[in-house]
Order: sequence, then structure tokens, then C-alpha cells
Amino acid sequence: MHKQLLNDISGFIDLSKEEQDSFFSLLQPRKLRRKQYLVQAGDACRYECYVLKGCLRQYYVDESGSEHTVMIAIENWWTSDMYGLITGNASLTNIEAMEDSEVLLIEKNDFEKLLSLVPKFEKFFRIKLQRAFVAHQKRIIENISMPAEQRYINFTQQYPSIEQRVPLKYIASYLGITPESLSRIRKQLAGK
Amino acid sequence: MHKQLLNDISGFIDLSKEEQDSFFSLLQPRKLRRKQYLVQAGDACRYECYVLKGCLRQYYVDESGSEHTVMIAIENWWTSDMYGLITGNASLTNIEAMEDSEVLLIEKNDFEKLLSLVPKFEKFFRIKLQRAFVAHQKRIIENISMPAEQRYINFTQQYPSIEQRVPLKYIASYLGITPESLSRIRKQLAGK
DNA sequence: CGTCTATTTGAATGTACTCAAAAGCGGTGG
DNA sequence: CCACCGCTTTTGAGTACATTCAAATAGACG
Repeated sequence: MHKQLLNDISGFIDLSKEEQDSFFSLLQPRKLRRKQYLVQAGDACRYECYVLKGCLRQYYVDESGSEHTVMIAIENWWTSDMYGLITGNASLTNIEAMEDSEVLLIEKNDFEKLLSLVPKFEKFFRIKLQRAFVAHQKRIIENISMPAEQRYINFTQQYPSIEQRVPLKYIASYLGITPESLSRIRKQLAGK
Repeated sequence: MHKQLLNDISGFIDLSKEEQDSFFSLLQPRKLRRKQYLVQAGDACRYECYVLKGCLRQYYVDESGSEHTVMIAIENWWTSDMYGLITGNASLTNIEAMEDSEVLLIEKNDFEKLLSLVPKFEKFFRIKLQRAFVAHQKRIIENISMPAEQRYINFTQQYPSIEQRVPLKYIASYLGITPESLSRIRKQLAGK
């Protein structure tokens, strides 16, 4: 069961049968419909979430009401409103399914229990977070140093075939540009 | 000794006297002159670095030779080229002292040793990385959703009095704008 | 004091934005 | 199965913001 997730984990730490079982016992499978929220800004973020199937987006809504895509999580990604999760405060972002999806949830308390009961998971998430750190720095560098066209090209390489799954307007908002600008950039690139 | 660092750590984990000592034994104090490199892009990143005093900047140099400031690390911050550190590959960024500085270094191998010998440090760095995760997401949101003027205002609030310490051109490159644009933004704001 | 670097200012250019409207696409119900 | 509706994407025109390049001014350091 949950072979996907186990594969992911065993790339970094070795779990005994018992550790696996106690981990799995904390996981709550859930199906999400397209457009269904996993987290809404303002609510507490109660879960860490692993995507088995489908596609979620995390987005921030600014004062003027515009949405800004923080993260696109596909199969085998972890997602949550990290701010809400670690502070216990209201979440800053929304997380919504863009396709009918299947996820595994770990409740905040269970997550903390897991970390203290099976310290190997401290290592696992530390490593995951280090990689996220590098990925975030990369995205920041791109944002501050590259024009939108180049950021779009990089995006399509990082998420191959995602354009067939996700409305372009969300990609635009991930890149920090308007849908109109993305449309023009794509037209531009098509003519090459 | 190293009270600063101990304070920081004890906010998150409790260390026994022995654990403290074994931790401190791994730390290498180093003084850096202004403009001295701690890491150069292309070299291996051998250290995790804690800033006791002074101010460092981490920056990326693109193909056209422009510098882009990824991070500004002042007192009590940790810094390193995380990519180089976790992969063992050549560093992607430079880290340079902007003031004469004092830092504590942990060699890559010692760092890994520490994590396996004293698992509490897994927790400590996991928590640090979670906070960095949130901070990075915040910066990404700002980059994709706010005009340069607002990003600059936020920056001055996040790093109060840093403008007295750091040349403006590095702040501009942190914000992803040219020094000329920052100059105009500041002029603009001054007239309010 | 002089030199080197950082910052400011100006003018022209370019990139991305807004607002408005048209075209395309997908799903639903008759 | 087609027609319609709502949402996404494209296109156009005008505007705003930030850039480039060049030059002047100001500051810091030896």
C-alpha cells in the first residue's frame, strides 16, 4: 500500500516494518474533486499533504483580490500552508485541487507525534526541506534576474506537459505575469 | 562561549552539557575581511556558516555577468550555498563579506556527523528550514505580486537600518531592479 | 588630495500592464 | 446531437513602470 510514498521515503531513510506501519496508520486518504479546497486562507492548516494523483495549486489572494500561484503540486509532491502549519495561525494561502485528486493527509498533531516517535522522519523532512530551499532560491533568482519569456521556458522544462493539465492563467500567475502577457509570449515563441 | 548561537539553538531544542561541548568542538571561528569570499561559485561549498558579527551577501552571477543578490545574512543568520552543500557539486553562488565579519563554520562532514550523532540537531535544522521555507514563499509572493516600490518598503521593514550598512546597489539587486530604479523609487518616497 | 566606486539624473526604449472586446473551448441541458 | 452558456485565451490600443546607456555628482578610502 502507498508504494509511491514508500519509494519516495526509502530514497532517504530506511524504515523498519514497524516504523512503516506506524507511519501508515497516521495517513488519511482523501479524494478531492476539481475546484475543491484542501485549505482555505484564514482557516487553520491542519494537514501536511502528499499528492498521490492529480494536481493542486497553492495561491495567495492579495488585497486587490488578485490570485498569485505560490506552488503547483503534482504527483509525489508534498504541500501545505507551511506558515499555518508551523505557527498554528490562520493560513495565508488557499490550496485547491485543479483536477480530481487523491491525497494522503497527516494531521498536524500526528505529524508532530511522528517526528518525535520516529526521529528518522526528522531527517527525511530535513532533507526534503533542504531541497525545497534550493528550489525556492532558484525560483527567486529567476524572478529577479530573468524576463518573463525565459521564466516561462524554464517553467515548461521543469513541469513538462503540465500545460495540458493546467489552465494557462494559473501558469501566468505562477510566473508573476498577466494571462494576456503569457498569451503574447507563447505566440511570440510559437513563431520561432 | 558562543552565547549568541546557544541562545538561538536553545529556543528550539535542549542540549545537555556534553551535547553542547561536542557541538562547539566542531565549530571553526573565522574572521572575514570586507570583500572576502566565504564561497566562490564553481568551488565546492565546504561549510555551513553562522554569522556572529558583520554582514554577508550571497549572490548569483548570470551569463551576462550581472550579479543578483540571493540573500543578505546579518548577525545570527545561517548561510551557505545549500545546493553545493547538499549535492557536493560546485557551488552556484558566491558568498562574500560586505563588512569585516566574524563567523562560525561547520565543515560539511562534521555537519553530517553532528546530525547523526546528536539527532536533536535534525530537529533544529528542520525547524530552521521550515522557517526559511515560509520566508522564501513570502519573498516569492512579493516578487510576483508587488511593484518594486512596495517590495522596497517591505525590505526596509524586514531589515531595519540595513541601508546604513549595505550599498544600495546590493539592495537593488536583492529586489530585482537596477540601482537607477531604486534611486528613483527612493527619491519618490522621500517626497512624501 | 586624488582616485575609485556608488549614487543620481536625464532621455530614449522596451517590457509588461490595464481595459475592452472578440474568439475559442468545454460542458450541460434541451 | 446541437445550441447555448460560462470561462479561458487571444488580440488590440494606450499607458505605466522599469531598463539601458551616458553623464554628472557625491562619497569613501587610501
